[in-house]
Amino acid sequence: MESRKHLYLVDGSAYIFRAYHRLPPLTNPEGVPVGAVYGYTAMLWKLAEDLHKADGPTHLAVILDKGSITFRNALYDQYKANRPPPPEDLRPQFPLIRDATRAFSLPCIEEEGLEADDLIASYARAASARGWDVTIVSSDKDLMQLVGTSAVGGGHVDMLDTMKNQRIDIPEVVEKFGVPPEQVGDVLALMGDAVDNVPGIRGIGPKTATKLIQEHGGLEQALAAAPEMKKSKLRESLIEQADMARLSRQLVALKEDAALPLPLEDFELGPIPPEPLGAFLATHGFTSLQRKLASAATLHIPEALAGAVSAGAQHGGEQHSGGESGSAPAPASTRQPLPDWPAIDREAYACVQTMEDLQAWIARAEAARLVAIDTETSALDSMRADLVGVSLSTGAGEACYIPLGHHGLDMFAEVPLQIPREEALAALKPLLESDAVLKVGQNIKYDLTVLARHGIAVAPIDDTMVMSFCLDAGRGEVGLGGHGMDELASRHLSHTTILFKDVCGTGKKQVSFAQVPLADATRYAAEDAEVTWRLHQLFAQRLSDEGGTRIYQRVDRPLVPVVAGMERAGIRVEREQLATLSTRFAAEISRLEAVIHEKAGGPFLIGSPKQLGEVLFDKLGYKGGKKGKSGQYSTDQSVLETLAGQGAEVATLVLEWRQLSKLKSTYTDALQAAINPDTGRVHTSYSLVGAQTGRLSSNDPNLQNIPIRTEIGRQIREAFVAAPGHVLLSADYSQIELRLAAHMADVGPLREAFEQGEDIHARTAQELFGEVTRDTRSRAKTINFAILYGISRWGLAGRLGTSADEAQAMIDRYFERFPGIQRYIHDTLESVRARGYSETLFGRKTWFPRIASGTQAERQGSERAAINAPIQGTCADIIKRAMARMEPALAQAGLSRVKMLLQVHDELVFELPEEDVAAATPVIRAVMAEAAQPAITLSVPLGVEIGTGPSWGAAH
DNA sequence: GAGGTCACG
DNA sequence: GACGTACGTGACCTCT
Repeated sequence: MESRKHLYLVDGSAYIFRAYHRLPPLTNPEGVPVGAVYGYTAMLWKLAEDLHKADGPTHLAVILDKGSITFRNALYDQYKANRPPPPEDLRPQFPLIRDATRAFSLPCIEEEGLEADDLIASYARAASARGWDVTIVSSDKDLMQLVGTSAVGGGHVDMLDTMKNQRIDIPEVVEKFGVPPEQVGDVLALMGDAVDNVPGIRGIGPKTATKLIQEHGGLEQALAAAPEMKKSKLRESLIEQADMARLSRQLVALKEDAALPLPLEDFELGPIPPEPLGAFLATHGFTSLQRKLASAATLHIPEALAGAVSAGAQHGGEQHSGGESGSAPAPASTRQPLPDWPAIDREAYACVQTMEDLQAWIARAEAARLVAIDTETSALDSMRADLVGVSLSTGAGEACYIPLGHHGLDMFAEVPLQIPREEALAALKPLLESDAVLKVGQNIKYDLTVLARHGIAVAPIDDTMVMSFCLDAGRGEVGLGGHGMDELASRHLSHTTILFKDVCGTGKKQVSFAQVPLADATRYAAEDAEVTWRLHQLFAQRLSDEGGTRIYQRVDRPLVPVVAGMERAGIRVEREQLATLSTRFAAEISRLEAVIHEKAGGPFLIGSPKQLGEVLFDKLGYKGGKKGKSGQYSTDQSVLETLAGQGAEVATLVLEWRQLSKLKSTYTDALQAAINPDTGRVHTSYSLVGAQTGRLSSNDPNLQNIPIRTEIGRQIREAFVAAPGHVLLSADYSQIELRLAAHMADVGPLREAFEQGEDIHARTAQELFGEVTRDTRSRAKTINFAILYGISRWGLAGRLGTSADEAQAMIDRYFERFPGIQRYIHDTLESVRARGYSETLFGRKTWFPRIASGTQAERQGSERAAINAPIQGTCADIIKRAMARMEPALAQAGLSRVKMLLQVHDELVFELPEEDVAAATPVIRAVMAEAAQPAITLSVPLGVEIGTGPSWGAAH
């Protein structure tokens, strides 16, 4: 079932040499020569277009030479010694190759001490050993040694000369060298290479070399046979220069076992996102390609993978190291030594108050090609906050603050000197939007939104908070799951940052950042930018070292601007409808209150679990009161339901009261207050690091827990509506977690049921109980969920209302009917205990520091979470991939009016013109159903259910 | 700020 | 013998 993988390895440096000589000397609008770059760009375009065509790439990477000194120089100091320097108008084009690759959002690999050829050889061997086909985009004769089929994995390696549009396979190699690929090295060793200064044997050229190897079968055989040859110049040369031939053999041999800087999976070729490519094409005046991009019929559903992929490729070494073996994984703080940076000096920061200063900082950032940025605002809500200032950092000890909206402490205070906000933003805009400069932020989604409201589309970006999450999810203790800046600075930089409350105070005495004096604001804001810059250096390296690049680059980072866009779009909510519900609920609540107080024999706070418990169990004397460790009676739903079942009417009334109070305070009241006065819509904020498993979370307000399960709660969903002429579309993955469990645990009967489109809980009931009734199906459903959550006999017994023994018998039966499950649980726990973390299908890690806790409850809790995390996390990865691809896919289908508004874990909600529904439905369905591809081919189909209507309630 | 409760997947 | 029993969230209320 596994679809065939086909890796294309582009020999970037070699390509540009050839393109330079074959293409006209174009220059870009700034007069920089770009002819070869143009050729290179056009070639990448062509390759990307061929994604998934027969013989086209599924995976692709560009390999570049780095530096000039390699291990071959240690073998032979004259190696490549007499290479002429590249032509003057080719030199500036080398760095542009990297830019072009980055514009295409393709991985770019280079490694100190290795030539591109060695990396190509190592990747080609690794891929073909795994059964992947490989095409090397090059015509370098050295690489022809690699052509052929891997004896290990059966993958086939060929080459592609894109300039001649010619495939080079075994026949072509034989035609060129007269010998098969495995003997090409011997021929090369005899004939030598003038350009690379491989000596070979003087007087032997290609013809003779080929003849010798053909006759004798190999270099050593030819050298050994020399004494028996008839006396000739050739015989003497072979004998005299045998050592030179042997040295040459070593020089032309390719290193095939180099450490792979990035794992093969990272080369998964997605369709190319239109940015930053568009900006790159514009910068260099590649108008014909710009036109092609605009018409874009050729671009595939994009897998947005923006930006500096090569950032992670500087460091060699293992990718999937298997983690720290043994017991307790080391805390993150002790993992790497701090770079040799000076201590953070807040007094050295610049406060930028003139245009001249600002221009100097912009130039500095452009030269550095990477700038950390932080915006200061007047509030926490990015959709309402006013911009107060921007800080930048371009390196350790290099940071500034640009105040833009400070006004003294009160209306009489003097307004400090500042560059007018719009002028400063106009100057910053090209930098912030330049595809040549990576913008780094801590929770940059916030800054993206604030700046988007000023017409600035910040890109490309990196986010240190998201990077931290990809590295250390589950390791933190508090706050933003341990990914807040203050905590990161302390943990990774051993630095204590100035806290917001130190600058603005707290509670009643808290002031807006706009009121903070510039000197204090500069210290605080510039420090945040510098800390972000330093964290980025550390995390970029760690992502590469610890195998986090794949999930960060391919899933989480592309999601940042997407989620920012969803937040900005918001969703329309009918205030009137909510107000009506609030009034109705209020009346019913006060009626219930009166009755409850009457039955209780006096007034008390129903909303106080403490008072309620005392009323029920002490005053009214109901049995079954259980006190928890706090010494308080439990009065939760299950307790009240039990009492109600025993005829306690007051319990029923309290349950009703609770439901209505909850709906009113949390939804019908709160949502009215959440409507943004400017947009008339509700804008949630999603946290990208909110859930340890990789799920998003939603807050202020939480739009991921809007009622649906009860009829009365459902009415709240009716108030979420589409704009006039539009409808809401809800697209749900059906049973995705069970499907993933069936795939990951390889559970035959479940897989089969999903393939046949059966009712999965009914099928489970059939397997477990031998018959499908309403009752057995419901119990089977409970058990299915119990499995996903990490089962215990007591928990299941509680849910099913059976004894623990009966529950255990059912678990045993489940394992017997679905044997893969037990193995999955066992293997998952083994691996988490050994490595300290679990992993999703897409490589997302979640750490479980308490998996070996001496406290049984703590340990068992970790075990259950560890069983669930790969499933829940893989589900999160899949919908995130779908989200990242959605907008470009819709745009390509001419559906740019379709807006993605909400994500609720396995559901996406869109707003679209009514007339677009028919066209959008199949696009949305396809993007979601195929979101695992091509990285992972699931053994179960992903079902997507789609509904539309005037409201969210109606769309379900 | 903690604990209890309950809305969602 | 007690522990505390399903995974992942966020918001609101009361009480200290």
